Amino acid sequence: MLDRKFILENIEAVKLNCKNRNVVADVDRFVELDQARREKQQELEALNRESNAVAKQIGKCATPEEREAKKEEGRAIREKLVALEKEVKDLEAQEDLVQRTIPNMAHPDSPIGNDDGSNTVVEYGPTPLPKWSEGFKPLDHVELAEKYDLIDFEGGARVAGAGFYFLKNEAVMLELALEQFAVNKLVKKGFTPMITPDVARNDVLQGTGYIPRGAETQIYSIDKTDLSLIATAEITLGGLLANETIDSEKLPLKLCGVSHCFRTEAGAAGRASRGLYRVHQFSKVEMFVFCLPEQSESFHAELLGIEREIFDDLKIPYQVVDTATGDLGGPAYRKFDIEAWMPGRNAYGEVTSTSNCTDYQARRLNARYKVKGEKGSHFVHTLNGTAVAISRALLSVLEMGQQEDGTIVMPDALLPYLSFDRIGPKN
RNA sequence: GGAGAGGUGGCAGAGUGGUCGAAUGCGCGGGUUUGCUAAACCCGUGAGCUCGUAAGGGUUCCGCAGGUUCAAAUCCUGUCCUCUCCGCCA
Repeated sequence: MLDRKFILENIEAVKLNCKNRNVVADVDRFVELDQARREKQQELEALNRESNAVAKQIGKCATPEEREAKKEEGRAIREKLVALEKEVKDLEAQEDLVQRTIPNMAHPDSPIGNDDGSNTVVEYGPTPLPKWSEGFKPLDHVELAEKYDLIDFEGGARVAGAGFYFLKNEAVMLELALEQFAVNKLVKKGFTPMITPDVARNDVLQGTGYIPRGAETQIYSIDKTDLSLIATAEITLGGLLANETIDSEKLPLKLCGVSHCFRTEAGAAGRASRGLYRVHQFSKVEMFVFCLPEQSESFHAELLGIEREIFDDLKIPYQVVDTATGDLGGPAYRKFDIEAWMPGRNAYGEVTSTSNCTDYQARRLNARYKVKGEKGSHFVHTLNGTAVAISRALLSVLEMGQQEDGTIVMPDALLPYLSFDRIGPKN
């Protein structure tokens, strides 16, 4: 959420931001509701004051008659109080609903545009695009997986439906190697490694900006509980500080979470979805940072730098994209994606995403920090970034590693975690 | 899954219907004393919202949500969490 006062003091800027982000939010309605709510709140507080005063007098009444009279007075106030409380609550709920639809402000440098067509490429990775000889047709990862018995899509579909799969043989080792590679790197960079729950309470989902139920939801919910399968460890890691006030000295908190991720991909039918590219379940190593407001921009650069380093190490060509305002989603102030070159699609495809959510996510989560010796508390800033989304990284490694002799060479960076350096025909 | 116990301020820990935003201790901040340090002593010390230029005021908050009552940390219901014991189990 955006700060209530900020909205009221920057109505025009907030409206323009909604327009740039292609989000429909009724800012005027919010202002009206806030005004009305505050007036009612004042009334309520006045009445409360009265009620408290009467209640206090009763304790000191000398005679039973006096007491009864005061009680009657109290009862009358209470009746009014109940009605007024309901009014205030209703207004609050309405106001909150509108406030939640207002997206975060965008970074002044974020490209302005309605959709991903306005995303701008800001740089390319150092690994060159593959140069195969004339006439060599690279296989895509589905064909490679078939050839070397690495992934069982049919089995996955039989057991759990389309979009699920079994990894087999070297693909299993590759998943584990990618995880270890990423986690080891992050630990060296001061991140605390965590394996998180794969489910979370729905209020944690909402706090991090995910909508657990509804027609458009990306989220699988678990029947008869208020739990959902997580779409990313961002949810569980973000929830870690929900309703907490942390000492500023303990910040920044750099966390790296390993989890499974589940996505319904509702409405994604027909979109590029062959093979591992768009699946209902995958594993992911995610970075998450809680920090002071003045630190968030530099941490955002750090997260992007780590993502680049990982794909540099894996020898995968990529481009870095500065996400346009219309494609940012609700919580991000700024977002960079890495799009890896995928020979099978003959195109770049998103493999990581890192967002600076400033205090937007923290406000919903109610994650605060306190500076020793200072009055009050403030909202932390939160950032998240993909270290490795295994499914897509695996796809990239397989497709990029293929040689003209048909074998698939593993990147050096993974060799410490693998018992083979090449995938080829089985004996 | 069964049986109990409990969730109070940064921490520990009192408080079982009104005088409780909450004793006391520790911690923390400031001060006095002191050659320095320590000790001792004194004063102060939660957060949210809101009114006010400010000083300051009001209101809400004792896990969370409801209920009873003129009045709830305190009584009732539900719920979440923690701990102990038993059972089951990778």
